[in-house]
Amino acid sequence: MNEQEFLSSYDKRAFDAPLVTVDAVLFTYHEGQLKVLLVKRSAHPEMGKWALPGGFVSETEDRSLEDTVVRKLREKTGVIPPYVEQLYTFGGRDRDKRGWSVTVCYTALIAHQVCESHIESVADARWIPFDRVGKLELAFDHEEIIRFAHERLVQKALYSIVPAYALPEKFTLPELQHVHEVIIGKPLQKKSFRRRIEQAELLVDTGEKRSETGRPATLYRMRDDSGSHTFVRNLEL
Amino acid sequence: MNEQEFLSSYDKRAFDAPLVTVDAVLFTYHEGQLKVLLVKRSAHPEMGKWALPGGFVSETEDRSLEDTVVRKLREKTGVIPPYVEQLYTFGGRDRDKRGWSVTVCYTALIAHQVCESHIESVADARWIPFDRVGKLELAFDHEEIIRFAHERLVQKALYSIVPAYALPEKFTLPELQHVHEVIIGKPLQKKSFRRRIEQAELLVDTGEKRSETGRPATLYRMRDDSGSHTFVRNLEL
DNA sequence: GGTCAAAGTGTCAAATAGCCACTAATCGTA
DNA sequence: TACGATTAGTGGCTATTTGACACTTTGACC
Repeated sequence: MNEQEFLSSYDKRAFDAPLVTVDAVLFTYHEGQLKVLLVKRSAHPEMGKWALPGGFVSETEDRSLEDTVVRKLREKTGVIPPYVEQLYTFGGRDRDKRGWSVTVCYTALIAHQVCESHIESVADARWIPFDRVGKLELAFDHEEIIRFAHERLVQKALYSIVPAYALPEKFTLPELQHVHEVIIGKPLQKKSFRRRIEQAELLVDTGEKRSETGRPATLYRMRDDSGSHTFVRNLEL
Repeated sequence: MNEQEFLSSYDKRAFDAPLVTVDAVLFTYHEGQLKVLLVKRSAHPEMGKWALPGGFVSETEDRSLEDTVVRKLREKTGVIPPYVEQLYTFGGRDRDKRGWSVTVCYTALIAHQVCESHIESVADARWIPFDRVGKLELAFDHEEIIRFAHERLVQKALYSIVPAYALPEKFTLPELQHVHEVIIGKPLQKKSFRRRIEQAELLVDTGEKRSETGRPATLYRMRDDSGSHTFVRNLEL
């Protein structure tokens, strides 16, 4: 086979390939509410609307999609969120005026305090209470993406303790239970909740207590097998 | 704002955008085995290796990623599989020699018989027993993708009756149980299995029976709310 | 009619989950 | 220092779900 034949046997890309972006639905828990990080778009299309943090893959900076989402999240928050999981990939001809586009979406969780100051310094980024998302006009199909991320998060709150990543390093069980309740949208049974936590064996007692009013609560921390960053691929508890 | 300003405020795509492909892991059940549809690559790169059915998005033919995966599957099987669900999106700099690439992957299930003749007519497509996937040298990261799809399918077999889509329209519960057992790789308790099926209320008794040896078994069919094609987005049972 | 083989059921024990009342620890105040 | 208010955490009962396995049913074939 000569070079000419070799090249013509090559599987070529479509001429006008779709746009590829990566977007993240970053949740946190603050002031008793579930909040989502949104960014005000400074460019067309959809300039001025609120959108998910994200952007184009950088062929030079990124080796993988995870690199891209982490890079984008660090730009806005100053840190790498401890929990990042791929959510779903939305793609189609009509979701972006510029033409066929694909966005690989991630769900991420972070403690509010660890990125509070950095976010304040980024003029266009804001924590928006999840309840208020429906009242904003979001760019593209980002509202649908947020709803989808929330549905998944509800499943996590029911069957896992993943929502703990939305809290600071040390937290109490009543705090964690409240995060779950806010996510699910209804109260949970204290005893059942604690049983689940125990059986999962993912939290460790720090020995410390925190008291506000009433009996002081035990402070727990996530058991860190592995490093401090969790990339999750599947949905089992 | 004049047109010049407008255009420069536009959020432009990266010059050399990643390749975007869609791939499908299509499972079926035949001769007591779980099988995966593979296609022999006829073009470089990876020419001659076995690969997942899939290909580039067509900006003219496809309105969505689902259109793309369905189009590709119909090319190979002659029909639209009754169950198609997005699996995961793999992307990175090094998974394809041609450069940065992204593949949006789907899991699909189909009855063997409905596409048997068409697949035989497509020279390059073959059903490969899942057990033998490890012994083949697959193109790109397709082996990893198949393993990932299988892990998810195991979860489905444990908590849902999705594997029924790998059987013909009418099937018996012992048959379905065997499909589940083959997927999971270990035997299931007959009573527990039947209880789960009943509670799901997704199967209907056709009134017919099928007998081979021993007591004849009741034939069931999936309850078809909606049309005949299932696109699933989330992972709840 | 008896026997074989596989389908399908009855039933009991074990594990799990929901519920709610009770006890425990701390603070403020009389 | 005792007592009430308040929130953390536990005991223990009941209801539901799951696993296990023996038993019954049905039809085929001799």
